[in-house]
Amino acid sequence: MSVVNKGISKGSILALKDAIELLSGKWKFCILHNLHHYGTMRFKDLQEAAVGITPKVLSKELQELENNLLITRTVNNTKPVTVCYAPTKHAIDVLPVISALLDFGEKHRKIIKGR
Amino acid sequence: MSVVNKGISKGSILALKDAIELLSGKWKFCILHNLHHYGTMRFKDLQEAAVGITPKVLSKELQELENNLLITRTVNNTKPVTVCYAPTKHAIDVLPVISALLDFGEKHRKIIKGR
DNA sequence: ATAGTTACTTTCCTAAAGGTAACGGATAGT
DNA sequence: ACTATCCGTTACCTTTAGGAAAGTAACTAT
Repeated sequence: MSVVNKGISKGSILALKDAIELLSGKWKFCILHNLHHYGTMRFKDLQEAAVGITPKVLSKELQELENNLLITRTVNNTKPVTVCYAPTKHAIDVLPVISALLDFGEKHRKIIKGR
Repeated sequence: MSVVNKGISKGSILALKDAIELLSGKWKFCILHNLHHYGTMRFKDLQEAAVGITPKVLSKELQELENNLLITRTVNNTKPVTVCYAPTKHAIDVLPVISALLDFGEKHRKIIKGR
C-alpha cells in the first residue's frame, strides 16, 4: 500500500542518511535542477541562475558535487578561460528526488496558505 | 523526455526552495520515514528509532513538523503522560521524496564504492 | 597603461544547527 | 521518603553553513 511497509532495514536508513548528508543544504538541488535543464553551464551561468549565491559558495558546492561524481568540470582554453559543468549519468538518479521535492513544495504551499 | 524540460518557472524554483528549507537538516526525513512506517509513535519511540538524536533536538524537529501540518501531536492522559505523534494526510506527499532519496542513496553508495 | 572578463580564492564574520548535561513537573510504585 | 518513567525544557558550548568584500591570475581590448 505505502512505499515503506515491510520494516526499516538498517541499510536503508544508512542510504537515507548518506543522501541527506550529500544533498542537504541551500543550493545543491537548485544547481542540479538548473544543470539538468540546461545540460551544460559555465560558472557564471550557474551563478546567475542560482539567484543569491556567492562565488565562494558556488565553488564549494560544485567541488562537492564533482567529488561525488554528480557533475563533471571541463576547462576550455578560450581567451578568458571558461569552465563548463555538466551533469553525469549518475546525476540522473537525483531527478526523481528533485521532482518529488518540487511536487511536495507546490502542494505544501497551497496547504499552508489555506489554513 | 526528462522530468524537467520546458523551462524553469519562478514558481517551481520557489517551491523547491520552500521544500528544501522545510525538510533540510539531519533528522526530518528520518523522523517522517519512521512515522510513516509505524503510523503512530510516542516521543521515546521516536528517540530510540532516530539513533543519536537528543531530546532537545527531537522536540524542536517535531514542533517544526507540527507547525507545517506534517504531523499531529496528541497528549494522552495516562499515568506518566504519554504523547503520540502521527503523520497527517499531507505528510503522504513527502513519501515520494523519501523513497527517491532512499533509492538515490543506495545507487550512490555503489557508485562511490567502486571508483 | 588601464580597464574588463572569467573563474575562482582568501579572509573575515555571523547565524543557525546541533550536541552535552542537567533539571523539572506530573504521576506512580515500594 | 526515594526512585522511576515520560516528555520535555534550559543553559551552555562547539561546529558548520553560508554570506560580504576584496583580491588574484590569465588574458584581451582600448
